[in-house]
Amino acid sequence: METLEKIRSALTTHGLKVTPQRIAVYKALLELGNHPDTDQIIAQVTGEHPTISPGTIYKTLDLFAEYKIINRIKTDTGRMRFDHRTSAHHHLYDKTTDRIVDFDDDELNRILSDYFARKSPRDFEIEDVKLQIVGKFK
Amino acid sequence: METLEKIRSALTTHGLKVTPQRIAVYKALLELGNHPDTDQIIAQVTGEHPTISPGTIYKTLDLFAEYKIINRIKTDTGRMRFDHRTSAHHHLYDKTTDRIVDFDDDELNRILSDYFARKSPRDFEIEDVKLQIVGKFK
DNA sequence: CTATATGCAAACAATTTGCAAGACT
DNA sequence: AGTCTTGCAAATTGTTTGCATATAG
Repeated sequence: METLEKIRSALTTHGLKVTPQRIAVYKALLELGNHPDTDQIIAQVTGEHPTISPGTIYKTLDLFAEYKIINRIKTDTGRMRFDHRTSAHHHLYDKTTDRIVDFDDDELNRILSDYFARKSPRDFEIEDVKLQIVGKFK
Repeated sequence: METLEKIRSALTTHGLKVTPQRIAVYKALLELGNHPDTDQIIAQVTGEHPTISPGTIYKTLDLFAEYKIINRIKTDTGRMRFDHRTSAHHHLYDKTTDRIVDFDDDELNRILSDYFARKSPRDFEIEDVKLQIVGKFK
């Protein structure tokens, strides 16, 4: 499977072992797609891999996040969400349904980087700028 | 005390009772100023009001947030933070120190509203746009 | 072979809940 | 007086930890 090559090489380049559990967690993230929470990930993974333990899944997600293989997202519900996309992008967030949809637009990114190039906050080194666009899906 | 009039009237206009506990929690938020977490709020409130229970403080903060008297902020640590400012503003966030500083600039807000007026995401009604500017304080 | 990773179950932290007793309006 | 609110302690939720066993490199 070709898409899984990414995780294999990411693990090996960091000197981490390529285990069936780690592959399964990454595969679940790809399959679930849109910003799943831990419960969904656990359900998906244990579906095909019943002996895996929740603790391992947590550890694996932490590991992936630590090596920036995936992103953690925090929402207002206090439940952690994950995203296999690593490139910078923004989020549309509907707090009534807790739905998150990616939003990305080159013009927006250009506008933001222009702005911060001119008016960067003093005494602060910017690493990343993320927009949380809160509202309702129609 | 004049600043506490705001919370008194906010409570009465919503038909909520003005209790010493609610006043104390709001006062603590004003005194602590910069985005305290629950532990700090509890410590501050119990300092002057030793009989108040943590449960009450949690309930009070929830209530204030529900009526938009204060804002909840979620950071990467999973600990909830609060902000007595209700007007829209952005945050500088340093994940190494977990420090949050308000950032607000009219030009930025104008740029953003211009942009979204032209290029609003389809099927989504925007209520609020918040920037999380991640980086390091120098 | 050896270091790393897993599974399990117990521990934890932050927050929430239920309810009797108390306080605002 | 009546309803809303508080305090307390127990329950819950989501996540982390420790350690013996298993497994990838």
